[in-house]
Amino acid sequence: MSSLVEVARAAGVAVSTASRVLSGSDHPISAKTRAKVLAAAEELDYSPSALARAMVSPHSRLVGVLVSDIDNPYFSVIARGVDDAASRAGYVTMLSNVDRRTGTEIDRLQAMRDYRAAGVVFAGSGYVDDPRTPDLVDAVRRAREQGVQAVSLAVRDLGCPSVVVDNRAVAHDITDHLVSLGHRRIAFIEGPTGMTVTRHRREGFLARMREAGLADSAQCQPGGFDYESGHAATLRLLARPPLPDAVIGANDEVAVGALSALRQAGVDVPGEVSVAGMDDLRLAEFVGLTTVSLPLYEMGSLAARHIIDSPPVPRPRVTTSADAGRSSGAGPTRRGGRRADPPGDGRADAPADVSADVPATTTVLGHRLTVRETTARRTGERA
Amino acid sequence: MSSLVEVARAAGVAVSTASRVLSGSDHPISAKTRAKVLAAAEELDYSPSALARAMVSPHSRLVGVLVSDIDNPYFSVIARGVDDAASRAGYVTMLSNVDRRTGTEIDRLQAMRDYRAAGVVFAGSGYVDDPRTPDLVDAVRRAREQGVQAVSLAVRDLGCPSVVVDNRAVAHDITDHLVSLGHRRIAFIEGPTGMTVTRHRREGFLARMREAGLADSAQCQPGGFDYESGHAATLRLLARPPLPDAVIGANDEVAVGALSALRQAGVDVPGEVSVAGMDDLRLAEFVGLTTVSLPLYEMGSLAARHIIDSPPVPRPRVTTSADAGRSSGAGPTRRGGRRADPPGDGRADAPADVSADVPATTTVLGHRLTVRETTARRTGERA
DNA sequence: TTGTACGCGTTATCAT
DNA sequence: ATGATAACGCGTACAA
Repeated sequence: MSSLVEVARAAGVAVSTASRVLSGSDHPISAKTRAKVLAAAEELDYSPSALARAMVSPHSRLVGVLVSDIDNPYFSVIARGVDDAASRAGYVTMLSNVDRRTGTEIDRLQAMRDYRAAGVVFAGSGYVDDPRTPDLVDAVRRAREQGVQAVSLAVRDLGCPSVVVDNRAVAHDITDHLVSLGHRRIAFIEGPTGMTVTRHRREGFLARMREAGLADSAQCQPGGFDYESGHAATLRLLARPPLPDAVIGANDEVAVGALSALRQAGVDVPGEVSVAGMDDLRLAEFVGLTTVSLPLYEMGSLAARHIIDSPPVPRPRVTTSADAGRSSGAGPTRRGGRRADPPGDGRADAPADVSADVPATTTVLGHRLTVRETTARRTGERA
Repeated sequence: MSSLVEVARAAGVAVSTASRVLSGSDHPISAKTRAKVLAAAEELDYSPSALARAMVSPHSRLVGVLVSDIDNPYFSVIARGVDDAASRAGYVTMLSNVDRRTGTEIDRLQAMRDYRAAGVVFAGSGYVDDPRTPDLVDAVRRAREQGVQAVSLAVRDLGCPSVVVDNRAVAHDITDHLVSLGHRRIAFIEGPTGMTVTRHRREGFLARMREAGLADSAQCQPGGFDYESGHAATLRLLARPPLPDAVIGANDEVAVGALSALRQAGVDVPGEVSVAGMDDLRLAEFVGLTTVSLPLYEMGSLAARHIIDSPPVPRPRVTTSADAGRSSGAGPTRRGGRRADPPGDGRADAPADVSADVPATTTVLGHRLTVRETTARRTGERA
């Protein structure tokens, strides 16, 4: 190791000079001095402390991403998008798995806040009527007041910007495709109970079925987001004939679970029954699944770029000399001290929330149908 | 936000007192004072700066993990293991994708070192005869000298401890299984050219074939680690009959690619040809693939725990007043100073490399065969 | 039990 | 073009 002072000493210059050279400042430096500093840094294996750097700036060059489970391809693609954008900008990505627990989300957000992250990306969907949502919203608000940005990748109303897809439309479109293939009796295997995305996708499915006058032949099965859920739900379908013309999984993995269950039961897919999913993860390609492609990678990178490109709220530094030190009452107290409650709104001169008052923007990214005929084909009886 | 001084001021105590309360010190504190401080902290939404904390300790509570691509289930499981262990211990995980590029590995290691990470986990395999390996080894050495631990999850000789599986044995075992099933002509689709793991797995395959006196009917196809590679390699196999009795993929995804190609070509699997893989990722379960289970999650968590549990090399703090400042030569040198040079070792008093001289330990974790008869069965002609 | 003061490594500000 | 120094927020010897 070795610090700036050691490098400066070895180079025979002042720390400020060494700093200017090594931090790529645009301050003019003589070529000779620059060379000396560079040489000394090399010699001493100087490694700038990002910690110390972050202490004198509004925030660190760390971006966090909160996923339900990184070992779920839906989230790993997002994480990849975040990290690519972060790395490109010289940032480092922090990752935390929260297992869909709001409490854990709050904890991990706090941990990242402790590191003065530039921002945190919330990758997962929330639950409808989650009792802890207010706590999370509060945690997000406080983080933002401190200069830690937040971006949600799901429709969640966290009081922060969001980059999302229209999950109703996603489900609507895949349903539309199956209907256009001539399928009438369509079963929908839902996602995890209570999740917002589950609700949206079901609504999209039902909406399209209604529009097609097929409300009566629409069938929703409780499910989940994993293979086992899809498999189990399909077994239930198999146990109560007649079979539907098509099965839609709440996501690709569920669809694959359905596919397996059907084929294991000797059902011809796509001959007798069509199967389709949503998300278009790699898995979908492997099994030739008709699905809907989501811009997950882009959502991640876009969120990260939003965080990185946001001009940091410059935290006012204390004005040097004079009354700096011990003016116990007047000086620094101004920050959080006089919190003159404005009527109604709880955050009058709350520090550093320049953007907290503008309505959180929502960016909706597009999706597209991806047809792979291995699992979904035109129905025989109705061309 | 709000800092310790502000909390202390609000509570009417000294910063040290506030610190003792808020940082969970065992220093005795009167109940009343403690309560006051806690209340003030709550009121001011105090968030301890992990940055400042890390500055006064030997390292931060950040652990890094370097993966080739987080959107590859092999690595995402590892990352999950790392993060679980890290989170449990109050650490935060840093993640970087390096796309199998040694240069990028060096860069990202450096970035994590800048944050004074407690340690960095190298999840990916290296290349045989990689010209940049010496640079990486050097970077690892310097990081370790600074107190940033390193752990490799592949046989790589980075000069750091490693937690690995025996990939020769892995390939040997899956080959053994197919041989015991009666298969004679077995094709092996290799991993990416030049990777160490690729070599090891091929060696394991060939070794078992030799032992079985089947060296002549062993067939190696160039491949990769992804679906497309497996698919393409299998198309080549199909183009040059006769077909082998069985196909082994260098990993599960390759095996699934092979499986698809075979079935698309009308070949009955496992009737005519058996297919097997290695790793046992979720995918293998979906398609019912016979494979070898690897303790990837455990490797990740074990590596993280190794880092976290390692006693930090206590960086000697300067002894207050007196000669503190400018004793350019004597002072800090004491750190690694009296290290009784082992003869032949060229780095006498390199600072803080207490463990650099003990031979890097290698922990080999076990694996086990996982049989799923959907893709591999006893050959018809030879029971 | 509590308070005082210093240092961690960096950047920014203010001289020179 | 370069140097000196005050912050940033924290933990911790040391003093009281």
